[in-house]
Amino acid sequence: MNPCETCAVRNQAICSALNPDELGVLNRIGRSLSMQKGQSLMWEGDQSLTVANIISGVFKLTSSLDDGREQIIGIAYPSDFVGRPFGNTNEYTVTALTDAKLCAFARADFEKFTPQHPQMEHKLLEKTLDELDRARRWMLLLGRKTAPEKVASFLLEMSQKLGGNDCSTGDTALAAFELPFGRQQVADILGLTIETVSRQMTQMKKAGLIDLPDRRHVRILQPEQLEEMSMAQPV
Amino acid sequence: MNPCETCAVRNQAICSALNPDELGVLNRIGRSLSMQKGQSLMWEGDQSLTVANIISGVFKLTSSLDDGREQIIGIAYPSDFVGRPFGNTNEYTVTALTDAKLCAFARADFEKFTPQHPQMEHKLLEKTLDELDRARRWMLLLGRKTAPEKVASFLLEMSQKLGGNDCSTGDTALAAFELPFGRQQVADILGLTIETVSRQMTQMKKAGLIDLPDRRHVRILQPEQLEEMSMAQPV
DNA sequence: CGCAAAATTGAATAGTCTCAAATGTAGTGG
DNA sequence: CCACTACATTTGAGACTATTCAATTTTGCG
Repeated sequence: MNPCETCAVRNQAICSALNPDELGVLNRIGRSLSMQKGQSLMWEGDQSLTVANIISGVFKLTSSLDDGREQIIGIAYPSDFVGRPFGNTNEYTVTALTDAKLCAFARADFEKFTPQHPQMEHKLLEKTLDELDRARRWMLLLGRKTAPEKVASFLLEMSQKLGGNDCSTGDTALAAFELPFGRQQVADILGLTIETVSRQMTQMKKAGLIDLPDRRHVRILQPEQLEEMSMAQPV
Repeated sequence: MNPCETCAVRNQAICSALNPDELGVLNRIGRSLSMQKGQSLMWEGDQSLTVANIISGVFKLTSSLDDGREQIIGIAYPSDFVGRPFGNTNEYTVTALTDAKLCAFARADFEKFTPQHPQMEHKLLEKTLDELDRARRWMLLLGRKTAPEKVASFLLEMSQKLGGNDCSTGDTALAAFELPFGRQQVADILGLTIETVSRQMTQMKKAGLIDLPDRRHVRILQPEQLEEMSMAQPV
């Protein structure tokens, strides 16, 4: 049986554009890949040899300067596509933040498959356009927001991406979620130092905007005030 | 005669993937559009109704906060594609920095044309992937570089993009170019204030790294030292 | 329980911003 | 051609935010 049929991201990943027959062909050139927390799939500057769909786990995309300063320039979740098709070099490092599973392809194979399956390429285009919008929105944050605004924006984005509602109180939605990032990584996402992130978060806790049950968990108590603090655009 | 045949970006824009017949069809749904310096083609938050190829001129893509803080999140040159296909809203404002010419399409028409022309969609995908890489590289600059590093990086990028060599001296390549940006716009690209940009540039001039014949012109005198100052990755 | 790593807290510093003023530039009409 | 205006840029001084460096506390794990 084709393992794609039971794939957790069957309906979200770019392969959702394929019919069962096509999926069979794709499956023959792909291979399943398990990664451990902390492992890197590819490195900035390397030749682009592999592309992949994320089946489970969270990845960070990073770029760094010689002296070690690092910026997280993207976060990839299940059903996202990583790697650089149609280009020779990886412009960033891709690292697993949790244990993870991928569906990986040799770039050459992928690029041979793709021209015969324009619907899949279309899916990839849509995903890439979404990513571009997201990256550009983040540029506004990096270039123009203050530290409290950055942290508030980050927590809201995370709550939207990761947050199931915690309705234990029966109250209005209070998003609670587990961060897949340590403080240093949050700092690398926001273009701040770990100390500044820590200070902002404890201040928000003291102000009653959020709760921090432990260092990996966040609960948003005052979403409206957090929204206001984030300077989010009313879309 | 189909005006596409004499189009200045015929071989670089996404329509370069089309044969003359297909181009005729595309030409029928597109219309030529002239814009003046300062005019905006679309606004952040608006419905996405138009997409376009840039024929001539330079555009800025911007996003701003309520209080007026603005970030330039992209720059578009001739042969680039602007607008948001396959999505409902424009995530940013597109404004002409110079007088400009476009080849514009109603998004609906464009999206009807596209499925029958996967080679063109492929071109668009390649362009979008390039843009994404560029945006992410810029995120490293915005999040982690200092003011002098930012300005040096910017000047080098501009010299690469706009600079013909000025070989009047017969010497090694000294790139000279005209900035399509005022100082405030440079600040909006780099996530700095106009004053900081100004100070950095005069300092670089005093240090002999660059020359500033007038406020729109730059000549790079010491490319290696500028490179060093920019903390560019040795690719 | 004890250790190493992660996170927090504190104090001092540096870098960038803010506000204000001065200078330079391009364009206009006399 | 020049004076005048409006605007862009530069320069300066001071304030403030975020960083740096150092020390302490907390956390997770063997």
